[in-house]
Amino acid sequence: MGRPPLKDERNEGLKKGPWTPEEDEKLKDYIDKHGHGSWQLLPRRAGLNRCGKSCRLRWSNYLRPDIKRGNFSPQEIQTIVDLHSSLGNKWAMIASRLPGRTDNEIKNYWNTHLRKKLLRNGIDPQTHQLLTDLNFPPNFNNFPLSSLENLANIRLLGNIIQLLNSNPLPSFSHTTLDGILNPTLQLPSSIANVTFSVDYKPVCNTFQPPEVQQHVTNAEYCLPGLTPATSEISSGNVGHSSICDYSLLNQNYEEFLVDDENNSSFWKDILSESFPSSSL
DNA sequence: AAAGGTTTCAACCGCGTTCAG
DNA sequence: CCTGAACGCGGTTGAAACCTT
Repeated sequence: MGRPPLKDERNEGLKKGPWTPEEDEKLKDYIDKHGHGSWQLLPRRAGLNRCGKSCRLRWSNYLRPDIKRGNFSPQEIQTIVDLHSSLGNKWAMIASRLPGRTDNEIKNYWNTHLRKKLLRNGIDPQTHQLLTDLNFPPNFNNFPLSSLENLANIRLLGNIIQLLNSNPLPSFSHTTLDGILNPTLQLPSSIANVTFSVDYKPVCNTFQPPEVQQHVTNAEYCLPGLTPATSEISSGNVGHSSICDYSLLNQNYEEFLVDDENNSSFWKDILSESFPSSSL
């Protein structure tokens, strides 16, 4: 039992669905000449068989002359992610900071592109924190969980996901299961000889990329604390432990957002070599 | 070439807020 | 202050476009 529909929401006998070019022309002509005024009265005055709400939406999302068309620029993408991390799903507020972009457009772009990119890179799109969820990536479900060792294995892979999101990417000296269980990562020359410990305890609250510690040789580098997925991904109840600081996590974050295809193929190679029996 | 599946995005729906009477 | 109408926003839907097999 909800609120009974208001006058504007009843829309008896009014047209719905996609707008025709003729309707667009009528709406545009009317607003050009008279301004929109009351949206409620506009359709009748403009000769449109639509509700005021539909006219307002069509104007603000499509017909408005200052609307910017085309792909989002890397700067715009960066702005959206930054604002979303602090504002959440406040699409209208985010849109107000991106001239020419509508809240609907940003919302759609987020849901169809950015959200998926963040997930693929191990970042929870709602909290903007790193994920530890055992279901991430989803194919982890296919790993044979015959022992706690295997479970620990998966946790380690989760850590490695985070590591791979750092820049520059380290390369593996072992890609076998044994190498994963007893990992020594071969790092770029700039940070060579830094050994990554397999320590699941959240030691540092802020992720410090290897570059920060490159003056330390043969030192244990502790991976950051991890965060579980949000409820849409997991119903687990593990406390959050670290905020994902994009500027530290990936100095070339812009590039990371725009194109992560190389990253994913890199992963396929690693996982198929490490778990040849699993159906990845 | 075609069928089925997936993705995209314009448009709708419903709720909370604002405002005029 | 109260009420109801209009507005604005975020979530959701579904048709069309695109992709895969």
